[in-house]
Amino acid sequence: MITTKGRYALRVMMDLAEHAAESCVPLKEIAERQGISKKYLEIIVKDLVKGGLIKGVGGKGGGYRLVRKPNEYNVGEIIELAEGTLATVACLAQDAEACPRAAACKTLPMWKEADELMRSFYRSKKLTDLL
Amino acid sequence: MITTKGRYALRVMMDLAEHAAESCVPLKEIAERQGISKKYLEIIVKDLVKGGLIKGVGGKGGGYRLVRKPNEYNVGEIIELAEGTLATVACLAQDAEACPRAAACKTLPMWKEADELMRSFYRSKKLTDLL
DNA sequence: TATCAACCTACTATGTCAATATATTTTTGG
DNA sequence: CCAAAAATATATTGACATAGTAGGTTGATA
Repeated sequence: MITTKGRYALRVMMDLAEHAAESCVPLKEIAERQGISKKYLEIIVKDLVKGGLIKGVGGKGGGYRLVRKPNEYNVGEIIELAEGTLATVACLAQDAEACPRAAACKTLPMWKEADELMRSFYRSKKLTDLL
Repeated sequence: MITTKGRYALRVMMDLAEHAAESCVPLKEIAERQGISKKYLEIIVKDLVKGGLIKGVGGKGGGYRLVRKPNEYNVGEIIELAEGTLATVACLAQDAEACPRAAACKTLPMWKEADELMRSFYRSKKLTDLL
């Protein structure tokens, strides 16, 4: 299930996209507009910066801004970054240790299929499709 | 993410399907074959009984058995029952309280779309497809 | 009726989620 | 230059979920 981290990350990105005209949007404004704790958003936004999706500018008049054009983001990369993974089962997560049952596992192909289905679904959705 | 509950439930159902010839399969055998703690399986199997997918027969020579033919089960109903829900986001779970943002939520249609995609995917998979 | 197996209740460690609190660094407008 | 503003970093917390374990009771059947 997609948690608040992924959902809030998406809302932050949408907010930034809607205010892409301004060069910088301070987190305080986003938090107020979206009705989400600024402190909690700091954690989420940090991941977005680290993942290279947005840039943070400190100081007076600073804030965050997108590094690409709004229509050049897809939903998949945003929630995958915020959630860490969007794998259907633990053994398909990026950092998963190899499952000893993998070779004989009758269900693994189905999980892979489901994963591919979801991944391509979210990748096909552009950020601007949501605005 | 689908947890051990859902995954183990599926393996129990597959095991029962493979041994559908026997009238009853004791949980002890399933636990040994699948390499899963019998005690933990009891919890999972209880839900499957309560949900009407299998039947438990007590006493000597007892065990569990399917109530339908193996090819009449789909994967979706099994993991949905074991997991409680397979909703993509909390607000789309069966027992979710109404979200006040629902009317204005820009992302809700996408989550609903994703939910429908997953649900129909898992419903289209029959238990016997996995054997 | 003795046995086997389902069924029931309670408990526990570990981890994740969803934040909050406080302190520090960095940047830039005046 | 300096001070306000904003990002960034670290630590902690309560609540809940996950993944089991332990032990006892009921009930069917060979």
